[in-house]
Amino acid sequence: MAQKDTARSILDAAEELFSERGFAETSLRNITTKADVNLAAVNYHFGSKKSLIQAVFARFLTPFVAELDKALNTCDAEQGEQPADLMSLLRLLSDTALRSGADRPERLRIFMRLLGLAYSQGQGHVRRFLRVEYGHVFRRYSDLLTRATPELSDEDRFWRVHFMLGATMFTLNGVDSLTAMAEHDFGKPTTTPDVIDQLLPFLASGLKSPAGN
Amino acid sequence: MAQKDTARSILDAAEELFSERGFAETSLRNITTKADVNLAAVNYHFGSKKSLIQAVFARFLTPFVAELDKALNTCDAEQGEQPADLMSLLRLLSDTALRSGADRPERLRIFMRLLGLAYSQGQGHVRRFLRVEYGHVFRRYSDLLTRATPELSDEDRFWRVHFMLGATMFTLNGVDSLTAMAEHDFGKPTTTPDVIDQLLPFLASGLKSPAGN
DNA sequence: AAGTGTTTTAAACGTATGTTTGAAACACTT
DNA sequence: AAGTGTTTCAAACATACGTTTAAAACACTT
Repeated sequence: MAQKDTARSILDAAEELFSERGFAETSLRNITTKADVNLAAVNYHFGSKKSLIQAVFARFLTPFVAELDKALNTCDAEQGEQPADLMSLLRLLSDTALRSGADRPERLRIFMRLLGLAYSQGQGHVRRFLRVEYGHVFRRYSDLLTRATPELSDEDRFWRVHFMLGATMFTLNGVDSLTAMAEHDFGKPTTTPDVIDQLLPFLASGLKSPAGN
Repeated sequence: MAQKDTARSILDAAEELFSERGFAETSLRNITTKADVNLAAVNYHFGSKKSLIQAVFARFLTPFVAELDKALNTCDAEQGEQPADLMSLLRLLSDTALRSGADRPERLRIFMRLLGLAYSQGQGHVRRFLRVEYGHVFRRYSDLLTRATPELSDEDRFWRVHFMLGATMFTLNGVDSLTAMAEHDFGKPTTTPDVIDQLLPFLASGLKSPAGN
């Protein structure tokens, strides 16, 4: 019980602080102070700062990937031979992601910030960790995407999928600043699901855009 | 002469190291070692690490923004009342960016990585610096974008422009890894201009995508 | 060649970091 | 209640950082 509480407090504090200030800019002292635990607790429970970072990712990603895997199973079972269409696939992913942080709605935003940081900051160990640990599910999803866009060459699809990834990462990364700007400029409040509703058609149009010119 | 050489060496080394490892992860000792100058030279020539970071941005951005401003002038003069179309505007921006690092072609990639880092890492002072120093030109470009997409509501355009920004940033940010992957998977080599040729139609399609669903 | 302002150098300063330590506090079985 | 394994704690450790200093080296005018 005590173990669980301390480790959880550390993960909570680390998740929030990392997402706000980045990994290198967040010290273990920042984390343990916010979590109200002793400094040494991090190294006791997680071994090192690196392992703590990976644990933060694992806590979000493990249930998410499990849910995504399940969703892909039922998707496969339902459809038989006929492949799922693009928009449904995108919805499947975003719904799973949104549901995965169900306890607190800002969880997805926080996690996306972490993911963006991990990729743009040095943290190569995070990339390696993610690929080794969760790669197979993302490959599965990628195969479905391929079947949903048979008209594209592999090369075109490769690039466009990365364009989509970029738009998504960047947007959800800064979704709090962006929604604040949008609310300031246009009055009406915007939630993360609202933003995703705007994003998905953009992504689908881009992916299906006529090749060449 | 000696002054110029040392300061330039520092900027060169800093630019490269920052783009590879991030700002916080790059120490002044890393930089001065690579530049083969004394540690104190950074504080002597630039005052502080923060100012050095800003100087790295300024060295790329000042000529770029000047060229963009010029390009926008001739663009305005040519067209009179009739607004430039979307694809031309995108081309104008990418051409200016590509030409701006003409001395070395990988310069744009490096700079894009820096920009991405500055936004996803804490570096709020960089954001402030960029807005104060170069904001007006970007506002000018943004106005042209608005006139090129009169069918969009301000709100839709706001979001989609940010989607475009994200796709662009992410792509050019990691363009070296991506081109390496593409070359490995598809054989033929891909240059940054090639990637941009793929990217622009994607962006245009996304921005013009039918609203709603 | 002397003098003057600029640039470089080696060394040190103060501070902050991640990690380790050994004892104290705790929980839980016997 | 004693004993045992786990968890917490304050303190210290070693290291790395950005920055400052004061003297040396340099460039350039007079």
